[in-house]
Amino acid sequence: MEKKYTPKEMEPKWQGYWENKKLFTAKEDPKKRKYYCLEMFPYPSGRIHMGHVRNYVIGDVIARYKMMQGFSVIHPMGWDAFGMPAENAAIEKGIHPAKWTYENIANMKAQIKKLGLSYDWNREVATCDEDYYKWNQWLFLKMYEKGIAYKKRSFVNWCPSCETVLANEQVEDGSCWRCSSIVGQKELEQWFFKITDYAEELLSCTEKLPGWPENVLAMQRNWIGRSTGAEIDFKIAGTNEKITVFTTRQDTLFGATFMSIAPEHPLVKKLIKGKKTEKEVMAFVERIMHEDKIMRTAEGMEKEGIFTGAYAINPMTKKEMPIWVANFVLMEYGTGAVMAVPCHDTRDFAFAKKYNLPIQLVIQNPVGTLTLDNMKDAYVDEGYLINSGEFNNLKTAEAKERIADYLEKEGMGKRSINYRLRDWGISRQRYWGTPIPIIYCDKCGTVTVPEKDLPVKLPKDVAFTGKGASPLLDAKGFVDVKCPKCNGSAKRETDTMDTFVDSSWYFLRYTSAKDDTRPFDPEKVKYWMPVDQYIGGIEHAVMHLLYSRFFTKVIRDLGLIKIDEPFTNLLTQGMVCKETLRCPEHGWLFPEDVKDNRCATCGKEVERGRVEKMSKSKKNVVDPDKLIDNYGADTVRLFSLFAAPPEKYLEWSDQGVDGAWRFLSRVWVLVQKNSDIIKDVKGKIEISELDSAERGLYRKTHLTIKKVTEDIERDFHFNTAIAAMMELVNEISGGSEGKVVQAEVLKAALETLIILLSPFAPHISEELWSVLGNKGSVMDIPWPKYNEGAIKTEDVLIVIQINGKLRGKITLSAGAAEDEVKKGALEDERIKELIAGKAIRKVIVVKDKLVNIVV
RNA sequence: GCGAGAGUGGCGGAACUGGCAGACGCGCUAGACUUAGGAUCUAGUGGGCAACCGUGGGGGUUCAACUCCCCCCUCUCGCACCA
Repeated sequence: MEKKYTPKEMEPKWQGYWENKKLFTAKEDPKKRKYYCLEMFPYPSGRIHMGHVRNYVIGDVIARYKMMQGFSVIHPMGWDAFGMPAENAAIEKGIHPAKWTYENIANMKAQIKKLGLSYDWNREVATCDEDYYKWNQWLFLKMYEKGIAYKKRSFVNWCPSCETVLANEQVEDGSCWRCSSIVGQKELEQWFFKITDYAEELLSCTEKLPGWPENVLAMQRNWIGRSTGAEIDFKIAGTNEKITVFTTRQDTLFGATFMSIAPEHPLVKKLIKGKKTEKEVMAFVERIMHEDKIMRTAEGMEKEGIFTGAYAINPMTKKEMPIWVANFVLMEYGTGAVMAVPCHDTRDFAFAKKYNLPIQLVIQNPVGTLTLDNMKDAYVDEGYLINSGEFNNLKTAEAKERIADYLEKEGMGKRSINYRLRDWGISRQRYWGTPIPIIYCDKCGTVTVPEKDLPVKLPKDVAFTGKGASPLLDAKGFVDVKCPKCNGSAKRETDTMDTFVDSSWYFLRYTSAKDDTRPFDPEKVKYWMPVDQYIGGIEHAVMHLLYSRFFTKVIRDLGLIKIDEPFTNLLTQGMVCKETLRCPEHGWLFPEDVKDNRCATCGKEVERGRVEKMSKSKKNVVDPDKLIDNYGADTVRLFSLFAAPPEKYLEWSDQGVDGAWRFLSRVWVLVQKNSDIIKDVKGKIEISELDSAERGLYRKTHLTIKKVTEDIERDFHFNTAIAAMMELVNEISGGSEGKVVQAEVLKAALETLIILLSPFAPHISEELWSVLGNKGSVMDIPWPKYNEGAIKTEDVLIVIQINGKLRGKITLSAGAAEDEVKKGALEDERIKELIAGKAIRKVIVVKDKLVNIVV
């Protein structure tokens, strides 16, 4: 009697086996090619969800596949452990963030381990460990020395609920990316990283990342937002002052009829000083500045402005241009001042119409039909210049160059490049993060903490009230400190670092996670980096990936590493989604609250909603832990990989999970049933001695090797790879019925199946490998290569088409000559009938594939 | 508006450089076994009685188009008063 398939027993057994044998310990082996497989490390929220499972299972198949191919693989895991939820837990439940975080890590680690993933846990890092964040501080000091870390007073995005600063990247549709509160503005003294120094390289290197998905590169380019144009100086009438504007359309300079400046622009106060308009303008400026910036810059917002009473001079036309303060002009972009060309800019056009400002046509369309009277909106496309003096008749592109030349020659302006990217504000008014290693001394000013004093440790004893600013402000033993320079009394910086700092270099730390003398060992980094395959969610397309690229370049410029880019290949896995269920009265429902398509509470008919991203609030989540308990890790893994290719959305289906279970059970039974026959078979296979059934199965075996290997290589299309293995199983179980197949052929088929399956469903594969009498791990077996000779067939099926439509099939020997194929097709009975009485115009033969008869 | 991606059976998805559309799985139908269980096994399953018709719609290139070109529609994601 065969043993039953009981994943619950065998999975922990094999996990223990792998651990004891240290199968996944990464070693720097100079004789082997290395492979760095990395999944984005999780925030330790307490429990894993299906998104994590999908992410890690994809990574695990890749890592195991590469191991079997003989690569020296590093496959680490860790914890992005600083962050707000820990602090919120402290406020709400009175649990210390450290306790909460480390307990969550322990829980999640246990959950992750049940999946049977091939991690080298010796390299585990938690960013909240002192020996990790020490190196955040060390890197900060290096960046401070280089002028990359600096402090400035600025308006920052402020989340009133989190009571902290947010980077632009962390504001989504005007709301906090974590808590969704409306983000406001606040002027604060803040620490920044000069990521803008790297804007050009971050942008140009996107061309050198062919292993990244196009949409992620597009999002990064979009975010960096390079635009080329010119800075132009405008004299202010009756003063020695000037206003500098940035424009991408210097070709329209002759059409600039007024000036729009941001309410925050420092010149505003000077311009209106002593003028009649002063009070009125200041009232307007005050009002706009108090308006929410998000509202102010929202689409369709009414354009508003007020005349300052001052004029600038157009350097080309010498005409006076009234200077207006306008709500839509942003101080953060360009110079905070815009030369308004109403005729050729949509916003300026609307503004000019509203306030009755002059409009001047300077770009004519290629067909020459534009007149001021027939224009209902600005003409923003290219054309040729008119009303532009010596530049008339030049086309837009050339005019831009010629006018830029002219401005530079006359000293009125210069070519300029502007970026949308802003410097990265890293100060957070929070406790649970890396303390910024800076001390403020009354005598010496801003002083860095000496390297020997690192890490600046987070004090344990602080009160979490949830009110006011950072808890660190009240931690006396932390704040009060001696100045490292003069030994006088001084105060520590109480801001902590944005947690994106932690995750910007963790992939380097993994290479030498235990090194306590430096952030990483350059020799180890040299061996392992860059990451060959990075896998994670699309939600990190801009922030995390951009910051990591930035850090890599900074660390390179510090002379510590040699690479330019951290991640050679990036796979952004799709979200895990599920159907939603909704009762008209009781809202979202769990599947178990539905009986016969009706709400279990009120009996109303349930609406089957859209398939949406799994979320607790919509009650369409599935718990990985329960699934593993029911089906085992291998079934969960297999379904996650089979339901969709990794980059696409995965729609969760409970029946689909059953299907995965059924497949594994069939494999189990198949091997058990045949184990006695093939266990001790040692013979070699001679293709020429096989009968047709054996030949067929042997061929299918090798076709499966080919297909599975190619599907993995072709962007990790695991779904089709699994389909191929299912075909092989169908062939073995169906094909062998009634026909006795030589034991050697059957053995080759089953062993190949187990080896190919092992990266996908490793536990059952190990178990079955041993059932067949093999010693050791199936992971030690080299990934099989297919045999060209086994795949070749003597006979091929040739498709016969008439006028491109399928009309018949014939079997011929492979490699048949064109004439032979033609003859065979034309002699086919059905074909004869169909072409009877018609003239054959042409016959096309594709070797070993098809014949197309054109009549 | 700009950028990226997608649209194929009842469903998830296959079809790699143009060459048998619908692999594989789910679901469904019929049957078998059974201590009548949401288990397992076998067969069938795009539409149409049929000739034939079928990959969002319309044109084109080609002996041949899901695949290449042009136009349009729909959906998803990202960005958006960026000068």
